[in-house]
Parts: sequence; C-alpha cells; structure tokens
Amino acid sequence: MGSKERILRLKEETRTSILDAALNIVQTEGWQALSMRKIADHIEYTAPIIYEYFPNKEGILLELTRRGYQILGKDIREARDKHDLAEDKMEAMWVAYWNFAFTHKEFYQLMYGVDMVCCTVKNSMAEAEQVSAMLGDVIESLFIKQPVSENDICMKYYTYWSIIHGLISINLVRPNGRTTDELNQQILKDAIKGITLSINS
Amino acid sequence: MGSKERILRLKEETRTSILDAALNIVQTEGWQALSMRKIADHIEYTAPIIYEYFPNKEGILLELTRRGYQILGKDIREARDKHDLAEDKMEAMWVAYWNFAFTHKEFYQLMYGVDMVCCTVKNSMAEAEQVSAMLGDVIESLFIKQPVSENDICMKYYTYWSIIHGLISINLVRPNGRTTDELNQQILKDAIKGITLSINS
DNA sequence: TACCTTTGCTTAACAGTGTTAGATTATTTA
DNA sequence: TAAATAATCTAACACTGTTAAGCAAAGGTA
Repeated sequence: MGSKERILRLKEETRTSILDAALNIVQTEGWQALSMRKIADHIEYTAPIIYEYFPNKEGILLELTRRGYQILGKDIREARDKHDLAEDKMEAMWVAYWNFAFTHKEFYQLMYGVDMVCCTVKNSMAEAEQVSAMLGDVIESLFIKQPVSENDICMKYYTYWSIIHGLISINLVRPNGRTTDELNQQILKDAIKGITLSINS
Repeated sequence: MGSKERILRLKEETRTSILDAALNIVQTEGWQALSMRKIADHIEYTAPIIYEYFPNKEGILLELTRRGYQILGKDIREARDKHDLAEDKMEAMWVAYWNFAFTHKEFYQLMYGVDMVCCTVKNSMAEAEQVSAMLGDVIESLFIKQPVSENDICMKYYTYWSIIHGLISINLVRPNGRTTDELNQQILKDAIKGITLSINS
C-alpha cells in the first residue's frame, strides 16, 4: 500500500518540525531557553517522542549545525561565483561569511560557540577596562602623528584584538587541528607586526 | 572583643575558599561540571550557605572573571614594562595576552565566552569541511608562485579566519560597544586586503 | 469478526540543576 | 541560666535531559 510512504513522509515532516520549532525558540528566546519540553509544546507532542527522531538534545543541535553549514556554504559559493579575480572572490567570500554571522546569528553562535551568557554586566567592570586602557595607551603611542583620535585607537585596538582573540578561540576550540604551536606563534607575530606597520602608512 | 574581626576574617576565608573550590572543579572537570552542590561538597558545607556569600551562581562567575582580569592585567603590565619602544611593548603585551589565554585557559573561557561544548564530533562534518575547502581553494589561487604548500594555505586560512571570527565574536558578544557598523566593515575589509596583499610579498 | 501484534504516544519517574523557606542547632549576649 | 542572634541544614520548588512502563489505537492474520 501507499500508506507506508505517507507515514514515512509524515515522520519526516515532524522531524523537520522539531528542528523548525527548536530554531524558532532560539530565535525568539535565545539558546539558553531551548528545552526538550518547550520543543514538544511547539509541535504539540510530549517530550519523549522527540527521542524517536533524535538520539538526544545534542543530536538536534548537531542537525541544526549541519543546516547552518549548508546555508553558509551556499552563501559563500554564490559570492565566489560572482567574481573572476581571486582577490575579489576572497573578499566577497569573507564578506558573505561576515554577513551570514549576523543574519543567521543563532546559527553562527551554534557553529562557532560564541557564548553570550554572563556578558551583560561584564561591560562595566573596572578590571576589564583597565586592561583595555593599558593596551589603548600603547596603541596611541605607536602613532607618529599626534594627537590621535579616539576613533583611530579604537579601530586599531579592535583589529589587534580580533585577530588574537580569533586565533585563540580557534585553538581553544579545536586544539588538535592541523596547526602547530610554531605556526600559531608565526601567524600571531606576523599579524601583530602587520597591524603595527599599517598604523603609520 | 577582637572576635568580631576573627569572624570577619573567617567569613572572608570561606568566601575565597568558595572561589578556589569553583576554580578547582573547573580546572579538573571543566565548566559544565561546575554546580553549587559540588562547590558545597568541596568546602564541606551544604549548598544554601553559598548564597550567604554570593547572590547566585553568576555572582561566583563574575568574581572569577574579576580575578581573571586582575591576572591578565598584571601580566600585560609586566610585559609592557620590560620594553622601551612602543612597537616592542605592543608585541610583548599581545604575546602576554596570548600566553594568558593558554596558561589560564579556564579563565579565558569564562572572560571571553569561548565555548567548547559540542565540538568533538563537529570536526568531521562533511558540510563544514566543504566550506573550508572552498575557502582553501581560493586562497591557493591567490598565490602567484605555484605550487602552494598545504602549510601555506593552512596558515593564511587561519589568519583570515582568525581576524574575521574574532571581529564577529567581539561584535556578537558586546553589540553595544563603541564600534559602529561602518567601522567594523572598514576593519574587516582592511584586514582582508592586508592579508591578501601579504600573500605574495 | 476475533485475536494478536505492532506502532504512537503519554504518564510517571529518575537524577540532576539553581534557588528559597523553614526548622534546627550552635553561639553569643543579657 | 535564659533569651536572642547567628550559623547551618533539611526539605522543597521548579526546572533540566532522559528513560521505562503502560495505554490505546491501528494493522495484519486466522
């Protein structure tokens, strides 16, 4: 009978409806609000049936991660194919990556583990501002042309910090990647030198 | 009587012993293993007394964050004071920052929200590797001198990714900072151009 | 049609989480 | 010694992810 296929199709439908519900909850209430019971509420079932479609909560997260990479892949591919020169390709691809991170914020958080918990009060902590003040002062002194605008300091500060924080994140998250310590140190120092040189040019 | 001060000192002691216990648990079992009851076990009390010293769990995390920034501040300050030239200061400070992130991994994770959950299986996901393959291919084509070693591609890939991921992280975590969208786009494109230029020089 | 088996789904429970209220014990004060 | 205060614990609440048992409806078979 054809009912077999209909049932299979229905099962596939509730499977994706679980993923949709999860994404919906995350987009409206944030990652920390995502719970199995809440997903079950959205699809009008009880929590245990979710385990008929996914092994556990992480299974749902993993599938959403896959979805995210599919979207990201499509965006980057399209950006690449819009240009001929490799330089233009490169810039367009990274800009696409950048845009993906903000238009699909929740996906990016899931894919690259950008945690946003306990970051609300942290802004106005004296100790934190002291650190950025020290770095800002030295950056200011790097400029030959004085005085330096707050904007210029800020920009260079974020440039430094981005590449270093990025490198650290990557190495903390995937410590057994294909990069070595020497390679990382090389990238780090090259990047610092590059940014420092670019200040007065 | 002087017992008032002794009691106050004792209270201060258990307060720091709570923080020490929390740090100890995190260092041996990771962030996800940190629970109020486990902290209580370590200091040989029951969970509710922790709330006499901290408003809630986030309060403990916030205090540990403060501790982290104190250590980081000291490290960066010392690195700065070891050099005279601003360029040397800058490099030493960022290297100190880098070293802090790895010698005080748990602190860094707390301070900058580098999540390491659900990153074990994620390595071998086809969709993820497809994305990095696309980017790697274009990077390879950027090199004038052919053939390009796997190492060179890898290094440039991580350089690109670091700065972009870093910029995104910073902007996702603290969206209301002192940076504007135009400034970020400027930093982003400058950085991309800079790395691209550095490939054949 | 009657029975049996399978499927779909729910209820109830377990072990864990952060957090709070009430009771209990110990200590200090009068 | 008696009252007041402080320190601590037990028990509970409302959650979390996850699992086992049971019920009810559907399907297949005689």
